[in-house]
Amino acid sequence: MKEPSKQLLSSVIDALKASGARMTKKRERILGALLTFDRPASAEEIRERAELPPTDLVTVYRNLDAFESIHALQRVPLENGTQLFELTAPGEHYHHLICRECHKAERLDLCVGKHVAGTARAKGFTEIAHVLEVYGLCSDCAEN
Amino acid sequence: MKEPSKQLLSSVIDALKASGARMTKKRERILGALLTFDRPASAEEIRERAELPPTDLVTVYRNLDAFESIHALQRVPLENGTQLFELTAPGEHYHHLICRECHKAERLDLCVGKHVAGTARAKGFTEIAHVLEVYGLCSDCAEN
DNA sequence: TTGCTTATTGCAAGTAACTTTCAACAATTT
DNA sequence: AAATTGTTGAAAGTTACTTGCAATAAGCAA
Repeated sequence: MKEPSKQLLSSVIDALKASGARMTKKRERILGALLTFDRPASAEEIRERAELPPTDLVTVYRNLDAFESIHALQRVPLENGTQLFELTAPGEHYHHLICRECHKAERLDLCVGKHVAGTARAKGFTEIAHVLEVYGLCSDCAEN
Repeated sequence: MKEPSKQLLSSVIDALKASGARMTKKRERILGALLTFDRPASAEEIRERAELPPTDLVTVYRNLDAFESIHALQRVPLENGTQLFELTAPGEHYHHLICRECHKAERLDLCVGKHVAGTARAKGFTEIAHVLEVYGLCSDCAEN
């Protein structure tokens, strides 16, 4: 668990307010929970860490939508079709090495964005995004 | 629509038989349908193209599972969590440029597999796989 | 060809992960 | 304090599969 970045937090709060959103207790806790993760987390994991007061999952999802609408959230697709979520600085994105057993994940220091976007634009595509995730079995999970 | 590759077809049929599977009318039609696509397709699209006789979707899914078990099928994740399916030569895999509106897709001529697998192995991971897909709005869909 | 074994199929029900509806609530604005 | 409008929770709905089970049929043997 990394120490939460004060700077990211306040920039997200500013962007949220600028978008007409209101700062509620739940939203603050969910945002705070997301900041404590150093890896993408599931909606359920985020809710658990944001506990106190108890929060419905639907509220977590709606807040994730809100963070996404200000481009401060990245969705990370798993092989099984579900998603993990990660707070990002506006406009940033990351790629990960993810254990398909325990979902432990770490960031990879690589990005094909530039190359890929150029190719896609050349073919007439707009609003280009890309997903690059690496899956495997981590050494801990391989043991059992 | 590309012309079906006779070679891919017979190698898949051989591998299926070797795995103890039986060749049924439905399986042949589904396999034939997959071969006519030059892009990843949804289970529903595959069923439509395999029509005659009418086939339940569950049969399509189970056949896709069978093709995957002999490593002749690639699952392509969409941004919305659903999947497209594409027949591949055993052991091969591709990356795509996919329209998020009409799901039209084409193969990209690039792969980060080598680099990515090396990094993952160095971190103790095994059974490594990766997903790299590019999403955007194709020019046709951007017009409307 | 006939029988036998076991894979395959269809229908129905189940599941997982969200999404939508709507009424009650609460964060800002005035 | 009151009005406005974004936010929340509980329940129901949706989508894309997955599972259970009985009926069917492929492939092999006699």
